[in-house]
Amino acid sequence: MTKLIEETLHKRIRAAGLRLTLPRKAICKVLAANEEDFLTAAQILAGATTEVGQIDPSTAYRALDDFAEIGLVHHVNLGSQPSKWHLTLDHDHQHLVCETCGKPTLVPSSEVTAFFDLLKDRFGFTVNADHFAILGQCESCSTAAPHPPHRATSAS
Amino acid sequence: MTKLIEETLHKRIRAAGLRLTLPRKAICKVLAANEEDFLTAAQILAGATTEVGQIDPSTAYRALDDFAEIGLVHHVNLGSQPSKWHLTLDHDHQHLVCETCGKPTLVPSSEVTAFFDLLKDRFGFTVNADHFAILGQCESCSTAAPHPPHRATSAS
DNA sequence: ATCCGTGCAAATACTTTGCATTTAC
DNA sequence: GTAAATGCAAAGTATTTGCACGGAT
Repeated sequence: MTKLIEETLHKRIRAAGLRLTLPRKAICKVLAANEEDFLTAAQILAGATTEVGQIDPSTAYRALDDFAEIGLVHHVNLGSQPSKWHLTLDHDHQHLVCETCGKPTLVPSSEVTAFFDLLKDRFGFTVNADHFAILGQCESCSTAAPHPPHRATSAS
Repeated sequence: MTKLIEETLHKRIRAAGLRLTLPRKAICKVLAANEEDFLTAAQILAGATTEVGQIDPSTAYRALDDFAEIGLVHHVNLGSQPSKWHLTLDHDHQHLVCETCGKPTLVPSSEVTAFFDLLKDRFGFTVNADHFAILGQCESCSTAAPHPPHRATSAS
């Protein structure tokens, strides 16, 4: 069903008045195939290059920026240097990103709205859920590693 | 009382077996004077340069890395390209960072522990509170700007 | 006296930009 | 046919590294 996602992306690109080129199709394919993941520009570029021939980095960056502008993807900075991109088709969950293995744990939005509401009511702060990702250790990594890279409880 | 903070930093640097040099003192001064803020390496460098004479960027980066290693500061990536640093002496609050004005809103840790516990219990995910910062709009910016740069409610 | 920290210069990683050519529409 | 997208090359920004000298302990 990643094929279905691709179709949706294609339609939204066309609907936004953007042109559906070969590099863009390849990028859509990579994004659709990694629906739940946060991918670096390098990963997306590598995947897209495998699909069709050579694609220039600048083309990938420009396409991803365009996609972000029409709300297809979000561009987020998690601890690491290279920023990451991920699809936004699924609007019903938030991400907890593991600092060890990089995998996102999905949390239904219903679980976090109470917390966001609290921040709004008590501190007047409106959370930008699009840029929301919490870093830490996922279940398997925290049981596997007795000494996580960073302490996990204290505040800053 | 930023003087007191400086003293504390100096002691912790010495206690960790690091040497207390002029550039490091200057950096401590800047950090202490901006206790609550998230500063870029460039801001810290500029401030430190004002204190004492010219300091090399590599020196600042190395000092900040050393400070992070002994737990004096945290190195975080918020949406923007240049990453930021902030003091960790105060361990009793979390940060909500405004994407418009950059100012952090401080939230007592007691307000968030329930949420962190929920993530742990329901999803087995241990939050790294050191790298915890939520992006959004602070109270004054959200009232001032009718159209915030990003939508603020939906999830991703 | 020792060895850690510094400055300098060069290198690297990631991303952006200008411009001529190509291509989707 | 026309405007938008691409590829290339070059520049830009943020950060890191190697090495010889200088200064803190």
